[in-house]
Amino acid sequence: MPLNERKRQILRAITNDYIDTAEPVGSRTIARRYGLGVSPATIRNEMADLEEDGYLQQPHTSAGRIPSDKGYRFYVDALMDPEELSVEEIRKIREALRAEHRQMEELVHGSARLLALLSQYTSIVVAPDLRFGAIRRLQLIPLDEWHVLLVLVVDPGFVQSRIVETLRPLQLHEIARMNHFFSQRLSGLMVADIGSSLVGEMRAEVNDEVLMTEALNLLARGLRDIKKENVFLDGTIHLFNQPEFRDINKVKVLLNVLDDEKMLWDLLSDAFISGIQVTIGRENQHEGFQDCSLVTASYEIDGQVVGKVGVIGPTRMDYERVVTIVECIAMNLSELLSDARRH
Amino acid sequence: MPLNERKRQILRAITNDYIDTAEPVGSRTIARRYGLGVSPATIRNEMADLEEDGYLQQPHTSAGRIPSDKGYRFYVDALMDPEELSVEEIRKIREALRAEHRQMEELVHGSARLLALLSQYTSIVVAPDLRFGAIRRLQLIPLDEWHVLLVLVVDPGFVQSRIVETLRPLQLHEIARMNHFFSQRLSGLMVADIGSSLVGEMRAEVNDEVLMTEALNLLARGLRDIKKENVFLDGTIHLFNQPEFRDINKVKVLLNVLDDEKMLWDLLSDAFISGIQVTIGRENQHEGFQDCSLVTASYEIDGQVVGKVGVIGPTRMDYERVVTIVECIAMNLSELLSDARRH
DNA sequence: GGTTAGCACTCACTTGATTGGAGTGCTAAC
DNA sequence: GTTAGCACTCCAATCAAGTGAGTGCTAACC
Repeated sequence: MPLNERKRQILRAITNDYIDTAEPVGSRTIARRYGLGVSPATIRNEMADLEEDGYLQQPHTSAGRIPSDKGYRFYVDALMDPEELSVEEIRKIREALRAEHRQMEELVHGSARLLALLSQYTSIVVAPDLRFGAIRRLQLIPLDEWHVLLVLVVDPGFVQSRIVETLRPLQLHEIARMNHFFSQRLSGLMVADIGSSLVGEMRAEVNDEVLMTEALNLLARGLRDIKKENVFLDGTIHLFNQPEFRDINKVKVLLNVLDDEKMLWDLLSDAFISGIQVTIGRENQHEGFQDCSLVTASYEIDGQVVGKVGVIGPTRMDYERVVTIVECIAMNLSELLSDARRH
Repeated sequence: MPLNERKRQILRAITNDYIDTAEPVGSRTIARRYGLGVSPATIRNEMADLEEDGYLQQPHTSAGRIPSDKGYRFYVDALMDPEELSVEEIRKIREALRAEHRQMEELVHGSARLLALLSQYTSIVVAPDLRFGAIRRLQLIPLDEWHVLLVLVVDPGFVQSRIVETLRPLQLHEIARMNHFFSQRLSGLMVADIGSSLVGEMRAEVNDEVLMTEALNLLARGLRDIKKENVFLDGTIHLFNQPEFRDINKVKVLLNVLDDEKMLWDLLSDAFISGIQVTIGRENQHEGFQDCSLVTASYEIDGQVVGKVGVIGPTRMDYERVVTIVECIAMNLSELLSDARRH
């Protein structure tokens, strides 16, 4: 049952209109507002077919039609006409992001803010997992007799630090030796790589067993709770502008999901596929998320997918606009991150 | 018009009941539920007086009474009986906070989470302004030819770092000299103190004019955008459990305020008075906040007020419980922060 | 055979009237 | 000063009728 051209036009018209107005769309409206050159009765016949095929549904008998999940899916895959951003808009996005391009955490965080602002939906950004980036610098800064600050810088400039208590008081020159050693042996590796094999190797290489034990101990404890799930959320407030969330209980369920970093995480991380992805309504398994859609794109550093940006909204989402914006931000983010690496 | 004992009892009963049920309280309810030994009619007379004096108000003629802002004020100041926390509960709070007592940012953030969890309202915590804490460490870490990481550690262990671009490529030994110099001259000062007088002094002291210029430049740019308003919010979701926010528009207004760090900031910072503070309804000037109350307490490091913790809820808030919890968390936070300083 | 006008029908939503109940204020008696 | 009794007010829930948007079906049209 491939859809003929007129059915496609009608499905497109209904979807666009519903996205716009949030009201079920009737045959008269279509005939009047979108000049298809046929009468409401004809449209009614086509609509009945589309409903039979599962693309449309009716909230109740005497109401207009709204797209089903399948309808949206077809719309997204085949019907919609993604909005083009003007050069000016693209420039603005670029500028806005570039403003904080030195501090990587803020760049990522800023992407979330910008995405929410532009899309007027809730945005979500997963920051790169620092355990899988190349260590640029790993250094201890002495604080006092019993404490050091472990500073980790991961390409292209993500910084994390932890205060670690030492097992015994350390002399400055001991810390210096550790630092020298770290910079010799760890630069370019990944945190995830600092496994037991390397540890053994390091131990063999340095003659000061005691010092090495202490060093590795510090490292282990300092790196143990490096944040691995780093999810930024922004623009939750936009949820409240959607008529589908006028019911406070729906919002509550949704916010409960959004509040839980872990849930968010497996909402997004299912596949770090490169490119743009749209998940519609029930395609999403997650409880309480079945009236929502998710538009995500991955971003990369030097061709390697490291994170995702996305937008959450009702299934009745302005896909044409959102897809474009998400794509644009992911691209810019990739560029800025890759650029930063090169300097 | 000092309230006699019976009037106080009635006001207290009405307030407690209303806090509990969110329904206007009638004379019969009071007579039945709180054994004052008088009939509803008598209570009605007293209620009429209390309304005349502004302690109570009536949503409409044929409804029960609810406390006015003035009523709540009197309740908070003179009537309520703050809940005692059990030793067990206090221990739990202490433990929960101690779990992250090394990383100060997380300690502060954790306080917000805990406060929201325990109070079941929205919590807010203002972190110390790093510009006014004693510098424990200020150090540059070389990243590459053109970039260094400026790491700032402020007592008792707040860490911030910024990547700064250098004006010219720096040699490692130059950075080492800068670091030596920083640690000699800046330890114990406040960021806010690094003003022009000190700069002049430093310049005079070191003979390498070029290097110093570079160093001060780095410092200036790195410290310029140290976060000064650092506000943590948690438990916004609890707002939705309050019947007064069943109307989506009220929530929207409120969330708009809470979303704006700056607004939050001047909501709290009006006075860094030590001790607990309760702001009720219209006592709060802030637009859209006039149906809310705010219970805050300041916390200290070594006797010096550095920040605030607080709870936001409807004026119909469970003051007896909230006051106790806020107080307890502020106290524990103070202790942990001061402790950390001592080690 | 596809298209369309016409028409009966469905169903949510609005409006207005009715009712029940919770609560009050007032008065008169205790 | 306290209380029982009573008339009164007003909200909230319920119901019936009317309205209007939209449909499906049929029969006529091109």
